[in-house]
Amino acid sequence: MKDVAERVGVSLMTISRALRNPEKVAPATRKKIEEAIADLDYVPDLTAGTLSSQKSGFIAALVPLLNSSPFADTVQALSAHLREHGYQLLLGSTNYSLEQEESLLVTLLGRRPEAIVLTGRRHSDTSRRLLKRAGIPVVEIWDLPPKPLDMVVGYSNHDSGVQLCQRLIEKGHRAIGYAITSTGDDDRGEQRLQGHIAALEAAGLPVLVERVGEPPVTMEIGAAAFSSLLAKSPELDAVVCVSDTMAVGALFECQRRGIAVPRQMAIAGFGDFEVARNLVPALTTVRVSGQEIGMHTAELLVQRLQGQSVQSAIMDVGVILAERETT
Amino acid sequence: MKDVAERVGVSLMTISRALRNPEKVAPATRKKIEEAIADLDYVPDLTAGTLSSQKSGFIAALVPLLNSSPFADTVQALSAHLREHGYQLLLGSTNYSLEQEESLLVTLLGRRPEAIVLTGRRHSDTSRRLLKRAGIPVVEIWDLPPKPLDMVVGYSNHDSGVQLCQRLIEKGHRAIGYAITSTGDDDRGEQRLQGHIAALEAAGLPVLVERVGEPPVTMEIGAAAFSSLLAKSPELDAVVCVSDTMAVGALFECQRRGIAVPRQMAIAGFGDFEVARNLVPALTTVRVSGQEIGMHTAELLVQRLQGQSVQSAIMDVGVILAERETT
DNA sequence: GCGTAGAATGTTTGCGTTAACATGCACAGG
DNA sequence: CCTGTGCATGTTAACGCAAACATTCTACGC
Repeated sequence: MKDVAERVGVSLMTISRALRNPEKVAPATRKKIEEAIADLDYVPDLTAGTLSSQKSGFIAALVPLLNSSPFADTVQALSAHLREHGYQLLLGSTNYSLEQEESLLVTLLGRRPEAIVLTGRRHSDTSRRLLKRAGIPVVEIWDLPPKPLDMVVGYSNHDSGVQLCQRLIEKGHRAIGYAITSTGDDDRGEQRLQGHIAALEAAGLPVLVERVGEPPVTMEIGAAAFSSLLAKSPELDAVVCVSDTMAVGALFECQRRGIAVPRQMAIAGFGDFEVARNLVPALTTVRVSGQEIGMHTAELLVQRLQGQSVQSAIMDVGVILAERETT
Repeated sequence: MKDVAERVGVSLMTISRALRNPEKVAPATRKKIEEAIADLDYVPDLTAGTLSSQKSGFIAALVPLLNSSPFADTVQALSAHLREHGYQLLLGSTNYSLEQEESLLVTLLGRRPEAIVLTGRRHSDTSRRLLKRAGIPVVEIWDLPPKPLDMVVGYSNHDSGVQLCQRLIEKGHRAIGYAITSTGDDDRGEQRLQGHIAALEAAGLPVLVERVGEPPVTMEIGAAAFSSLLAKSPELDAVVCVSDTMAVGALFECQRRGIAVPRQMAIAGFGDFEVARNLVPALTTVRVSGQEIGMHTAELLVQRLQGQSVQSAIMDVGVILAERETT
């Protein structure tokens, strides 16, 4: 910055102003500064700016995994929208572990983000304390926490489980299995299962649950869980999977075994991943838009950071039951 | 930090040391400091540390998209491995645009990363200049640039195109189509196509290329491109897609049309995404491990940043032809 | 021609930490 | 008992920039 200032023949402060409040600098000066910056390939040091202005321009986000489509969609949308407003996303993946969430949180808070985005409702006590102490806006996404930390952009996992199961019951299914992995610290899938069970019990139907493997889910786990379910309950006429990934695995297993879908077996998933609507037969699933969650989260944060008090700090993006050919 | 120091009754420097070089602080003092830190929920300001030590602990990475499985796998692996060594990943997505790459690069360089990871071989002149001026290690991934900026972890897209096509020719296919989107600034797919064409021409076979849509690829684009190819060349007996996503779309289109795969039509993709090996019939594809690329990149960077001169700065991770049931 | 408002630019200081150097203190060896 | 050595801790300055306040310049009215 000093090089630029000397070259143009002005003080450091004028350079700083030309970058941050261009309208406060005379057009002629501004032009010379811009040329000098381009000539010298000067890249302002945002770290120093952060320290001085006490604004980092960072927003931190913690997701279970980066390479799983629903969260990746959210991250992509969040990143793009925040960038438009001059914020940069600082990412961390927790591998579905509260312990890792906490440790990442410390690292991320060290960068002094201006807001934090967390996935899910469960957080360690230390995490909660650190967040409170940081005194920055927090958004919990992909769920509707009963006792939110601050803002929320999500949907009810429990209700989506109820909704899907009820629809299958309406369609006449009586032996509806549920395929899920063991659930660790992330209880979003567990809640869908609880909703599912509640619907079954309300209808007086048997609860058939199969737990195979652990997160992250794979198609192979889906195929294996389906096979187990069928072995234990030959009367099975429908299977709901905790995620589309597992449902796709189950569907492929049916195809390998020559089980006709949906004639002999109905299959439903969760998430409405790209493959769901393309599959033959197309997969019935519960649609949640990860992109939408990311977009709304960005909007809420930008509003809050610009000092506007946010009207509704709890945003339920809802889910849509996408009934397709597998049921 | 001052609060902690006062509470323990030592100077700021001792706190700083306890955090960065614990072995330089007497065990008794260290213990008191740790307690005070925990009590006060003190989170060191890494921004200030960066400014003072001139080490940010950041490594920046630019990928075309965050929510596309091959890059997401790389990012996940990169992030995890770097974290183990105390580095944090700073991400940007370029949407396959060199212009966006350049603009992101400026933002990211402003955070003074200690190294930069770029996807592909093409970069604007300004980008190249900025990188040179930044004077930090650079890794280009997912390709083998003819004139690398610095280090490389990738594979030859051209050769993978040749390899796959040759295998199809060996198996007796004579009307082999290629489905691809329009390619913008990212020419990795284009190179696979060039390899494919080279193999066809060497064998004296016709070149059947269909371009539909633009990145990012979708299954729908795959289905549409396949349909066009078939309409233009009814004799088509095999189709290679620029990505597994399109290949899956093409396979589903065959299933909808009642075209038997592989009996009437062979299909091959690129990437070996999770769905490829699970599909019925399982998809023939070219396996590239995004995870491996991320891991090796992290290793190279850590070595370089720790001052070890890196032996081979060009790492070809190669590809594996995964022949499965669709061919 | 003078005063004055407002625009343009400059000066000083501090953001929270660490590098580099300085000091103090205990203890071993003569 | 003194000196030297090494460990533990302290002091000072600097990192690159922006906030706050200060100064200078310009243009315009009377």
